[in-house]
Amino acid sequence: MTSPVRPTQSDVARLAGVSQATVSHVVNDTPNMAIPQSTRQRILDAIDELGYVPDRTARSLRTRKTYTIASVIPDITNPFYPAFQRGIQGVTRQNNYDLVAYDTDGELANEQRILDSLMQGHVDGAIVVLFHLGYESLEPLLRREIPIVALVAGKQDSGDLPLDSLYIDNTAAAHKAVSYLIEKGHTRIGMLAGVEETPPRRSRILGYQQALADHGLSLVETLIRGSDFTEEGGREAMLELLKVSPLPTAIFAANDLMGIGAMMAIREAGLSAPEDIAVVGFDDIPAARLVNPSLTTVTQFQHQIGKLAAEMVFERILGSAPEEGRSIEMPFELIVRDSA
Amino acid sequence: MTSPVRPTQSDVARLAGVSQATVSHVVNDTPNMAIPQSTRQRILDAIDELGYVPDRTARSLRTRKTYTIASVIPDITNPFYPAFQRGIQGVTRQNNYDLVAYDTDGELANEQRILDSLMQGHVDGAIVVLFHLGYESLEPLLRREIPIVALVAGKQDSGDLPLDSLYIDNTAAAHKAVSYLIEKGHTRIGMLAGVEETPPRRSRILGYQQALADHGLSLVETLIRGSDFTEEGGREAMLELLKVSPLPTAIFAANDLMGIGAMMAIREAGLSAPEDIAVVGFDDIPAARLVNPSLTTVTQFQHQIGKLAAEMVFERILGSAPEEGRSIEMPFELIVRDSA
DNA sequence: ATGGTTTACTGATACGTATTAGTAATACGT
DNA sequence: ACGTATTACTAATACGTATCAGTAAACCAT
Repeated sequence: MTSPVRPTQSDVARLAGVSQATVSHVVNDTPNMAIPQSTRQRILDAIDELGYVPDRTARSLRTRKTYTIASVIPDITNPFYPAFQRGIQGVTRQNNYDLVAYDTDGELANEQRILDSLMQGHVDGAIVVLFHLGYESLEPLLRREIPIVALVAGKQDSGDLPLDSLYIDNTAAAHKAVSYLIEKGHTRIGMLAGVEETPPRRSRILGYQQALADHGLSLVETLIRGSDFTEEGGREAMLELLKVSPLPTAIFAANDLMGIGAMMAIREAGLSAPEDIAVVGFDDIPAARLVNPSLTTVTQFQHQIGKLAAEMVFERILGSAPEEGRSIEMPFELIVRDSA
Repeated sequence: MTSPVRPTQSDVARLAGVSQATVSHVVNDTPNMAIPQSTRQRILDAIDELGYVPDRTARSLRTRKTYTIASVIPDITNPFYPAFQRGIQGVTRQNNYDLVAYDTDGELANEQRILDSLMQGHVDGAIVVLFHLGYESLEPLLRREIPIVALVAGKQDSGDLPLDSLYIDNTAAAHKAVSYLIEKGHTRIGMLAGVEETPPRRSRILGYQQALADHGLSLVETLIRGSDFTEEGGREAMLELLKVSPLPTAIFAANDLMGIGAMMAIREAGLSAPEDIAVVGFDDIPAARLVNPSLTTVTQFQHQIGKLAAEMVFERILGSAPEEGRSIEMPFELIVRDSA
């Protein structure tokens, strides 16, 4: 039976008849510290008897390490992020670290508040996905030697900051998706673009436009529709697009939810995908393979991104990373399913 | 320009010409502590100039509060959990707490390791979903006054432990789903049950059986199929079931992924839902409304569960909870969509 | 002028640990 | 038998903060 109060190393020391320092040495297996088996055992027995467990907080204060990293993402219920976060988790667990998770909801105030909180030094590193704040906002953290890896929309120059970033070439990915449609013979291709002014949105529109241009197709502005990044948004935008004449024969949606919404609208209109209108999405969320027809889309390997991001944080924590910031391009891949 | 090392209250004190204690009083707005505006301002200016930010770890050591709670779930990529975790997040943020997130992968070893980690006292409370460990494993944490809320499969008596639990009546929920099918005229109703021996699985099978019995239908054992809790598992189990003659006219799946898999199999067999075979799922994952036909299912209001769980943790942290453990039943609701 | 109250602070300490610098006792080589 | 090396520890300290118990000075009422 352990007592109701947390026993400390001093309690253990008293019971084992040694000093607190010796207990600490046994607990941490201090190298070059000779502790005979008999003493060690006495201490371990005392630890058992009292139910002693080291105090993380005190240890952190002393060692200046928290064994915790942070992940800052917009919203875990956005289907893009669970796999991303899981990729991070895997690495943190391997390193015996904890992960503290923050959702920003894509709101500036939250991003600000969370970064401020990280300044309190209770994490040893962070992986961030910010919509509003830029690199300069991370400077105070980096100056305090807290390594950060950011997931961003395109290649970045972090200047002299030791900030690492990962990105996928959204323009190229969108280009590939649209080119695929063109190669399948489509010439009237609409786009559902999302409405918020985020960097990925711009890049994806650009890729769409370039793909059309590269194949000698003219850009029809009226075939681009903005809406919420939701399936309802996609549905409504698609319903709009269905009033255009002649109809587009294919749609490139800026994310999968919108693509799925587009397919709903197509069905509602008595048409079907891919026969009447082909649909390509973006992100490869779990639902993409579950819908019928299953959604052709571009995957960004979210799990991999999370994994690599975490590994890069640990490289810096362990000091095995180069001084200057790195910006690494991540692969994407067109996943052809049934919708296009 | 802040210096490369973290300034402390002592640094601020030196610059402002006061003692460290006074800085602490200003930082914390200690009640009943008279600090004239002029001094206060001098200190605040010094804080600004040095870029002082309180050290969470040191503060925690002194106050014995970490301002962090933990969520322990099987897997964030399981579509049941993002909304659950989000419900928790909302409350933790309101209380200015952090959330540290753990995934167990439903593995005993991980559950054990994580609970051990929580013993290190770096969280003030926890919300847990455990598959393997029982109440007794939480006793050490509770004895150390760390409040815990568990999400469980049925009403629990926590004995004299101050452990709170939330559950939904899985049996009743399954009963309701199956009764709905019966009321729609179905008499041959199959079940896709999942294969792991988890408590919810048993309850759902029981509800299925009771519903049949209550309506005077005989139980046909061969219409129950076990499989993975995945859409592929559901698909394969359904393909098996499609060999039975006469065919069932409806299927109750123990979770949505299996239900969606069942619909795939039905389509592959050249049949369609709900015309030939109706399908009801369980959980109301985000994909349920996205598939076609959209999936009729039982929702457990994951977001609400998370929210309430977190609120109960904070009630105990703030001391406004009754001494003894509570076990609260959460509502469920049949959501009728197109698949049945 | 006196005693009491309020104002504006500060010194000292403790939270639980890791670590440095040491010391006393034993073992070892010659 | 002597000096040295090794073994087996320990005392003291610091990490950065919150808080308790003061105290000196200013202010006030009579």
